[in-house]
Amino acid sequence: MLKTSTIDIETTINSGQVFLWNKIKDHWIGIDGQDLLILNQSPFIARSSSNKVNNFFREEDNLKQILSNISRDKLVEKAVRQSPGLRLMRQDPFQCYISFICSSNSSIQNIKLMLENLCKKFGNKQEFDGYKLSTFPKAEILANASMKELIDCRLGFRAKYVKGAAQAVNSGEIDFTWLKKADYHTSLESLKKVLGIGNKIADCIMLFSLDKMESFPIDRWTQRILLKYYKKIFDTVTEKPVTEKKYEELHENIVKYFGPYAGYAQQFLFKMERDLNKKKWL
DNA sequence: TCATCACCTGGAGA
DNA sequence: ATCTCCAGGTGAT
Repeated sequence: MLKTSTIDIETTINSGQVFLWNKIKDHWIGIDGQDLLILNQSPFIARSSSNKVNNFFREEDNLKQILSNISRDKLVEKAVRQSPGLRLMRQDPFQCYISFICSSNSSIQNIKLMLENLCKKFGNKQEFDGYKLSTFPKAEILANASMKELIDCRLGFRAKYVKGAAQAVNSGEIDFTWLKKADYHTSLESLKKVLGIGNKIADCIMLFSLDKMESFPIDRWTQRILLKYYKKIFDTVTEKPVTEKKYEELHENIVKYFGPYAGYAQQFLFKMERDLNKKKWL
């Protein structure tokens, strides 16, 4: 048995990685692809409706080594001290992919709403532990959904991206098993061919579902963090939007500085800065 | 390669 | 009430 008790479920869920989770009394229930998951903090219990908890919290990572590695940076060290139980989750790739396409120019609350609508309309109803929830829709279903149905889910301009992205998966053009094995840059280029996916969204998908731990999503918050605390180290960052070219050279320097587990560093820093600004989570 | 701009929608603040 | 602005970006020009 792993030392899972060091995982802080609430902190982890409320760190912007996942959207389809709800707290009911003292435990959390969430949707991960075709599975429903129930998590309880103490005693620590993680159960899946499919009876396989797919190392959802990346239990096989050598956390001690990773944390000590990224904590060479003093601010990361502080962020880790602040949320020692924060973990990266390994999500269902298709759900993660659609989720972050929906995240474009939207808020966490709104993203959650869109995804819940998709589940209700296109998912399969499932009962687990007395809870009735719809799973996340399969690629084939979304690929064949009508634009009206997608618009009705309040996706807005993202509706066409979601449909196209689902079609890419359904046709085999995007193959998550293959992307998991591919290296960071191959995977990145492949994902960016899908309309609606740029560097930031690709990084989120790769970090949260494709085991690319050097992914370091740079969004408004991360940019703010780099500008506020790392102006000296990453001197190309300004308050202006990060262009594609800048994003890529910035990423290279970030990996040089934070190391191959830069994604972990990003997650702790992101959590710290959002909490500091009292931003709402789920 | 870079700078602008539009984009669905819902919620917060003026 | 009504308006404006913004929210974990991206694509088209």
